[in-house]
Order: sequence, then C-alpha cells, then structure tokens
Amino acid sequence: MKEKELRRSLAVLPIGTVMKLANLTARQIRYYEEQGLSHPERNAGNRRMFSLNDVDRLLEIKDYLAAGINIAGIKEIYAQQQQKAKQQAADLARPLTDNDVRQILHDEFLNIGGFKSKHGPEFPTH
DNA sequence: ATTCTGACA
DNA sequence: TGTCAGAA
Repeated sequence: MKEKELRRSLAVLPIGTVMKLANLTARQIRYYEEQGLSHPERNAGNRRMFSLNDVDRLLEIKDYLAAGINIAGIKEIYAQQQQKAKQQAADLARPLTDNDVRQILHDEFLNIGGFKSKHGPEFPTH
C-alpha cells in the first residue's frame, strides 16, 4: 500500500503531457506554480517534471477556479490543510497523558486475566 | 521538436 | 490569459 504512493509521486511527466491530461494551457500550469499552488520538479535541463499527484493537484486547482474561488482563496485552503496536517503530526507525537497510562494499566490487567485487549497501538511506544 | 523566461501591440 | 521573442 506504500509502493503505490511512491509511483504517484514520481515526477515523470513533461508539461506537454500534463497539458493534455488536465486540459490546461502551459501558461496556466506555469502560472499556478508561480502562485505557489503546485510544485513540479525540474530535470537537469530546467524542464518541469510532474507526478500523477501533481496532475491531481492541477485538476483540483482547476475545479476550485471553476467553483468561483480565486487564487488567493485556494492558497488559504491549502494553507489551512497543511496547518491541520501539522496539528495531527503533533497529536501523533504527543506524550502519554494520565488517561493513556490508565488505559495501559487496564489492558495489562485484562491480559494477565487471560483476556485479549481489543485496543490497537494508540500511544507512542518509546 | 519542446520547453523556459520575460514582456505586452 | 493569450501570444510572441530569443535561448536552451
């Protein structure tokens, strides 16, 4: 399930191919990058190289624009998304709380009694 | 042949 | 956003 993500992020498409896949002009594709909405890679010859994820991102931008959202609005949407992503990353790295400890001790108790805990890993192991 | 950047009758 | 120029 991780091999797939890797392929989708491989930048192997030149702008010409992306133009056809997304129905966008080179001008538009370059402009969206200029506005910080997409970040295609560059090859040795300074040519933009897109991944399938990049294409999806372009299609997404296209939809937002069609929905009447301007560039500034799209920027805010992505800003909030990465903001929540950081929050979730922080939650994942959060230290154990008193409730976590109680849960752990509770599970230990059940295990000793010969019962199986139906809880999965939900706290930092280190 | 393709793509890149910069500029604007 | 289109389009043309000059370069890579």
